[in-house]
Amino acid sequence: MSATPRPATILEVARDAGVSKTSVSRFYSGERDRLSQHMQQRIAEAAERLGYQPNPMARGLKGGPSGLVGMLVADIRNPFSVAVMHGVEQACRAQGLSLMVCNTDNDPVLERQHLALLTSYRIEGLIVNAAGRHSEPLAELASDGLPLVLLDRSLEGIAADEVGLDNNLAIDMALDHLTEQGYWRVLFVTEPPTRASSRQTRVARFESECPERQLAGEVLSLDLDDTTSLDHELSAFLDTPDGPPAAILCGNGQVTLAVTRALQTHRAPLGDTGLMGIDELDWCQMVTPGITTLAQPTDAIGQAAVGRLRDRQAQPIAPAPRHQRFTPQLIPRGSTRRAQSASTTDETSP
Amino acid sequence: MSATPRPATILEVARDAGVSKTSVSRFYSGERDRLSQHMQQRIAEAAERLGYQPNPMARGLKGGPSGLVGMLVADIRNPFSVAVMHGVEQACRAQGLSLMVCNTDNDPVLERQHLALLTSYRIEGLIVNAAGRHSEPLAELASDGLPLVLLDRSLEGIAADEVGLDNNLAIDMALDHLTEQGYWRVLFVTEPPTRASSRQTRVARFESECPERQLAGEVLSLDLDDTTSLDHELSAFLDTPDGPPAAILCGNGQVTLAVTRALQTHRAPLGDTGLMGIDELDWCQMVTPGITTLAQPTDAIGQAAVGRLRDRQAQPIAPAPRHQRFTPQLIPRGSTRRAQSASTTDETSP
DNA sequence: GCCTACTATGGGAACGTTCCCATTTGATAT
DNA sequence: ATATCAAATGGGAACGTTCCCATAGTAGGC
Repeated sequence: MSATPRPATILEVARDAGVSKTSVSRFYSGERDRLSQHMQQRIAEAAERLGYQPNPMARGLKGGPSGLVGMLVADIRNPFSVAVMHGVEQACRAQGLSLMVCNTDNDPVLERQHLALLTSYRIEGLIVNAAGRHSEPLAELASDGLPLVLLDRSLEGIAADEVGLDNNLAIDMALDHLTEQGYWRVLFVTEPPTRASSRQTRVARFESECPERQLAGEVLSLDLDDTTSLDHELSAFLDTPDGPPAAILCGNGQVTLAVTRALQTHRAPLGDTGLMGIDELDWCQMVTPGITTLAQPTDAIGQAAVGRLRDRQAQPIAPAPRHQRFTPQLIPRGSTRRAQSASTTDETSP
Repeated sequence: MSATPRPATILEVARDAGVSKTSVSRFYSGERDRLSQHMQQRIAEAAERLGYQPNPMARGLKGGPSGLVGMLVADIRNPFSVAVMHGVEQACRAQGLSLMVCNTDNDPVLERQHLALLTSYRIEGLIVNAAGRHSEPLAELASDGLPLVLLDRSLEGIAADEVGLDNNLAIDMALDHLTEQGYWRVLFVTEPPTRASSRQTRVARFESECPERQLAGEVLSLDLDDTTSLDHELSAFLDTPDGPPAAILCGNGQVTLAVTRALQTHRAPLGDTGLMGIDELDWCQMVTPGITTLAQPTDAIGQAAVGRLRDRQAQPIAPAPRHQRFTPQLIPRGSTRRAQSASTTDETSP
């Protein structure tokens, strides 16, 4: 009911404290050491009295540091993205930065819009899980000197820091594990790799490594909404009369979900048919006999992204782009255990 | 490498178009109809040429509408929250509003901080999935006239619009279903209800409805991180020698996850022991024999929240708070089917 | 005792908008 | 013709900061 009591301004604080607005401004802009002890106290008291809070609008207008970091997420419903975002948040908090997150829903148009919004709020850095494989506006921002970190993807024509999984290593680990367990035919299922560089890397490594290991590799790339053709393709792969034991490797969590669903309608018992996924998910340990996964260190990835941002902000002249690749953790479960398909639950990682 | 080309200002556009800045301002503030056709075209052309984009900082400074909506999420890792958020996003987009999301991680201190950030950016409305059961700063904002919508929770001492599940109906539907399936002992597992009103409502309804239906109800409230005592309590409930068939009802998705895990280490076959959860999750259909859930219409809830916000913005004088309660959808699966525990997969809802 | 230098402060001009209040023009009513 | 009014436009003062450039004092060096 009360009429909005206009928040106190710097001028009012100054008046109340009997000092100049410049001093108050200094007090709030991290230049406190230039102020006498006495002055600092007066200002602090006045500000307290009036409930003063600096207005970031006015601040941003003049061009001071905004303390804002932007983040663009391609798909907020992907648990991996959320997990990384959580790491980013924590790191920002620790650094005293505020985070503004936008979801692009894998839509370049939305990406462009959100980008405009974020830049108009004078963000000091941007963490991007991009929607496509190149982005004109992003390239522009990067060349304008905005600290930029690419998450889990690289972008054509942009030389920015990159943070993500070591995709080659991940594929190697997966194939090592699968062959150790005695699977010699592997189907790699992925969402369309043209839309994300990390997918492309994984596919490429898979294709080059299978021959090395003398296992029969096959790649299936499709849109996950298209359950019919997933079903169809899986049948084709599994119903091969009698080849060597076969396994399916899923390129990310969403794929693992879709494939697991499909396998269930197929009534193909897990373990007998091998199943392994990149990305650890809540439920992987609960689908009997447990689904083997490669877990990404999501928190670390998020924190590293903010770290890169800080590095760049600290450097007056932009350093060479740095790529930071993380090692996944293998969590073996029943879905890649052939012999004793009897055992029910799993052994979670130590 | 190029020196940041300072974005064009309204003044430059005005000069380029040979008109006054006021006219350009009008062009961008939704007062185009006050401008002649000719003028509109000149401005549009000049703006295009210069790549002009209004600076929201400057705008916000003077006090114009910001087109910004804030959202406070208590736990970004809860899929329910994310799903609702997705609905909110879509609705905002449709309305031409920008959304700024902050995660409070259930921490009132963080909530306070983010609130300060959001208000300092002059948001026009706030959608809150609050961290606690009362909030001084939120109450203040509400009484200052900021359009406020409470998501899935109500807050003591705040008369704001509320949007969420019809919790009473949900409990009734759950109990109806369970009794129909022949379970006559039910354990309701919930996270601490003191921290969220919706949990409290559910518990209260559960406690009042069980006697009505002559079934033996019991409430277990605990912190989900405490797996030991969950295990312990579940044992106590299930190992009762020979009472009537027993079922567990989970208060939300996180609980369903924890309980399902616990039941698996217990090796209690689902269906035999009934299991039912509020909130539909990706994996519920995949844990054999499928977990029965009450799905919340998350998209609709998110969209409704934005709708309420708009209503309030439209009204010059604040209307009476309106509560909007949604009906859950029952998705029956094997975990609440007693007789034929043989069947493997589920029948997903039509 | 004077010049230099440095510290602690303050005054005013930006920053890019919006909004109030003119001013100009042409039309309509008397 | 003159008064009245609306429609179309423009000029300038805010909005709350930061930052550049003074201006006082206070030491130190010769």
